[in-house]
Amino acid sequence: MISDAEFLEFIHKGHEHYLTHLSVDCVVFGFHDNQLKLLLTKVINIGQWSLPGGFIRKEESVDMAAKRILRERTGLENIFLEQFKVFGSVERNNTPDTKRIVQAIDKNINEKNWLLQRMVSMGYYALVDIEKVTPTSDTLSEECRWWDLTALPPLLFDHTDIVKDALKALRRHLANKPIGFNLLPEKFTMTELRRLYETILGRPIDRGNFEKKMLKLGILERLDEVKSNVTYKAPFLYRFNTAKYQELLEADTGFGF
Amino acid sequence: MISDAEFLEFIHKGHEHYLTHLSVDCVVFGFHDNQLKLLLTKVINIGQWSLPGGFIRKEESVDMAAKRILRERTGLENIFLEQFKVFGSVERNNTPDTKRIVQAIDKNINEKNWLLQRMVSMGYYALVDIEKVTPTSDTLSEECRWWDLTALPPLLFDHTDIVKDALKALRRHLANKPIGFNLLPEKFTMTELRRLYETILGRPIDRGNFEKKMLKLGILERLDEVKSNVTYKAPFLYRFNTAKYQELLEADTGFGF
DNA sequence: ACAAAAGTGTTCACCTTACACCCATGA
DNA sequence: TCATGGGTGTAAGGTGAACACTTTTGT
Repeated sequence: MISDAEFLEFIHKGHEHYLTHLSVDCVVFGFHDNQLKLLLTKVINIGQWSLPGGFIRKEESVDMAAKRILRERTGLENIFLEQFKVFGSVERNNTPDTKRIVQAIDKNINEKNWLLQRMVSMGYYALVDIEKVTPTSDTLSEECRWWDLTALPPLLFDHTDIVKDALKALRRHLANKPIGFNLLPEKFTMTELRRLYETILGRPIDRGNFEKKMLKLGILERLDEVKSNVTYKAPFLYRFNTAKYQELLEADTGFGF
Repeated sequence: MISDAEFLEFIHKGHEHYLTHLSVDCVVFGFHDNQLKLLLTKVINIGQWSLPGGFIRKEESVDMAAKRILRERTGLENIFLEQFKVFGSVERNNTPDTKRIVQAIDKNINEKNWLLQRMVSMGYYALVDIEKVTPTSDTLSEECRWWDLTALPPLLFDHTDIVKDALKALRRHLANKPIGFNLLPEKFTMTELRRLYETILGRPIDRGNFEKKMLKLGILERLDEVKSNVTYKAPFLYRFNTAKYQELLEADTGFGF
């Protein structure tokens, strides 16, 4: 969270550094305990929860802005990030909340202030390893933490819709491209990978068939190690073969579940 | 094409009516003679060809803006239109062309003029029946006509890349959803539909297998009529069953070729 | 009769799906 | 030894690709 003086500067001079009418909202998925988590920030002055978001600096591309915003919230570089939809309805941020956020600092704020304008938002979604993330608040938020995807609080503006669309996009993506590289630790068991798929798709997947399919893709390397301290047969550990993974990401060959 | 006075008004007052830093570019595919065509507009003052595009009025959504722009260029309502990507690099419209377009009218134009700013463009693609279109120029163009997709002229800014990405998105879409509703006349033969698919995908498709697959989708109705005046066996005519077509569009079940 | 393209059927390879069987481990 | 989950195999059904055969029409 920033000081009042800094926030005033941001309100009144922000339009000199950022593109007006444009924002970026990030749907950040994390995976833990066989559950999908979502990273949310609590908006200052109104206490409403929202997607981590931000604006686009005049000297950075939209993709770079999304990466920066995510880096600032999570501490992570090289995040898997995908622009999935534009949210451009007229009324999406025309709510009392918009004014309340800035009026808490400056009651006489001009109606033409850039922060009170209509915002067209670029929706991005990201997949991260929850263990590697240090949730950090930003300029406009006083708290940043993980929420269970199945028990989200009411969200700012149309952010609930954005989350729904992001999940759809994620599932569509999962059916066509390998995913998991960013949500799991470096070494993992086949079951851990399968649980991830089951959680994202919301349905069980046959164990044997999943294993065969994943192995045939050729993006996994079986290690000599096995997971220890388990009360059952020790499973092999795998890791992604980054080179082949990239190949498959770029190819347009789908594989469906 | 508009008068100099109108253009001056647009240059100097446009930012009051349109969202700054935002534009819409439309990749309009048409189908004729087993070839994909692209609708292009010739930019005033510089003679460069470009995608039909425009800006977003403050009182319309981004989707509505795209529809309006397309309606103005083609005369068509209810066009199949899909937002496929955002083009947001810093330098994409930072070229001498940008200045030349406006300086032809006003040599002393302010560098901070909204038209000279960095533009983030929302890429849309559309599929239309070429017979129903009346290409019409707009504010910033002096000509509007169809081009053969395989022989495009050099295009403004990054528009060549936008076209490439649109074609990729179209092919991806074609593999997952029924398409054709908007590119063919109401009644068509199975071969006409197949030619459309072959043209978009850029490769031949087995006749028998295509027919079986399309019919199994259940979105086609075979009519009692046949095509006449052909020098071979008269083929059946089909039309789309709009209701089932919509169902399939909304379902997430893919069908791949 | 012939050329051309429609309409239809058959075969084969492959993939998905469901499910079964045995194995290794710690309690 | 038993419960638990890992590793692997197999049979059934479906799908796509390739291709062949017959039909219809105008010339």
